[in-house]
Amino acid sequence: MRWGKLVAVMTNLSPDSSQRGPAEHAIREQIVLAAGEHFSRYGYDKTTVSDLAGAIGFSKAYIYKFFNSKQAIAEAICMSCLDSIIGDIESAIGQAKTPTDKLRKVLETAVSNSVLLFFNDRKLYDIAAHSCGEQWSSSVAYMEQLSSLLSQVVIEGRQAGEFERKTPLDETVSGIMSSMSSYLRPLLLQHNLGSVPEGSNKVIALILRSLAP
Amino acid sequence: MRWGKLVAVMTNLSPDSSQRGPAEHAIREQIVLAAGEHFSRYGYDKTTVSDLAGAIGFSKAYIYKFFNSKQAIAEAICMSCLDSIIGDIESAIGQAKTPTDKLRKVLETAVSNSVLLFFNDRKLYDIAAHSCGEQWSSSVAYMEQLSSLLSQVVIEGRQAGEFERKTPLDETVSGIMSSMSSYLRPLLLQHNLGSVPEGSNKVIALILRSLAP
DNA sequence: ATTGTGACCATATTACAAAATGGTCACTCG
DNA sequence: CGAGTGACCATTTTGTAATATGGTCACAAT
Repeated sequence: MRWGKLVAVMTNLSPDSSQRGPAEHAIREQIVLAAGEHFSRYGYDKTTVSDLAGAIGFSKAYIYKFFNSKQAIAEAICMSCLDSIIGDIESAIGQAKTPTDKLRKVLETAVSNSVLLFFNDRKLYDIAAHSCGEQWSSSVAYMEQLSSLLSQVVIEGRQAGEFERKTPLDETVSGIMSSMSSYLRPLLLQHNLGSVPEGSNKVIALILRSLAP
Repeated sequence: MRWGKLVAVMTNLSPDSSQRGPAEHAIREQIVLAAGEHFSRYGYDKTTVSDLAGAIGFSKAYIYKFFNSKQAIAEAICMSCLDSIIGDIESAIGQAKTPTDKLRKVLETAVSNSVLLFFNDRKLYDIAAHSCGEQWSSSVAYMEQLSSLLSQVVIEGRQAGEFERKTPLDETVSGIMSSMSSYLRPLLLQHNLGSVPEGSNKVIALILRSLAP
């Protein structure tokens, strides 16, 4: 996870209930930047708001001019993490040729990216998992974006005659999401790491069979 | 969960590493019976081995003539819980007519039974979830039994011409297990209760589509 | 030999006071 | 008026000493 591009994501957020003060502001970016480093290194719990304030040379109270809560900061971090995964998935879609291949890539990329995050930035993964468990807007948005991407691919596949057309689109997509949930949702993936990629590939294969015309 | 039939299950266990002394013994049954009540009422952690000993009128040390550990007792309870679910599933298979129906019933019954256990015997559910997380033999056995039942149904469906025959049987079955895992494994189901039965039914429908000849 | 136990140990759990933390607000400074 | 903060409060978290628990074993009773 590179923290450079994180800031760019932040400033694009629609004003959330978790956000305060001016939407784009150098200080806001600094906060997120510092939080990214601290959360990643010491974890969410061991990082205090005062730490973050100190890191950017202001007092704790000033942080609260920009964020409603400590969790709101984590949510911003989390969203940027998940957005970065979405970015990867989009580029994977771009590279694949057939809809079948695209679908496979979407799911494989989502899973492998999450697993990667787990292993090489465990502390941030924990935040993502927590976010998923508490249904933060960040993880809800992630699932929606994923659904949306899947939807596009399925439509494309149907038009190309590669996928069956009887099942309602929504049902197809949400079926795919549900069947993959134990590999897609950070909170569940945690308990499933042992079965990646064998298990996840089997589910992907099953999904593709279910899409056969 | 009825604790009466639990004892019968216990005495049928193959001598496990978690079991000590005579395999069938009135005392062993009493221990399991008392443990069932205590664990269900107070939970695993709040029940001490001394409590169980006291409940049947013996000293703590005597318990360890029959079980290797406190966890071994929980495992026995857990296994009987899960066995009871397997029983329900088997009877559901008996009632359904077509393989398609049987498959649907197997999965629906497994899910609904777990959800029921969660809601009306939460403390025992927690033990099952823990068992799943720690890969106790009890929950491993449950998954294997479930796989085996699924396998039979799939074979039957293939012979009846209702299911496709190209995919290797093992892959079909393990694909089904993996895709349903977030609804089948107690540990994961916990975080998925909100999407039952909508989500689980969608996965089941997807699985059936994947089996179409 | 079988049934059963008290005493014992290392580890885990509890209880609770002290310290730290998330969060707010009146206030200062320029 | 906007940028920025110290002091403050309620709630958590932490440190730690006392207690309880899981588990063993030598031994007693029948």
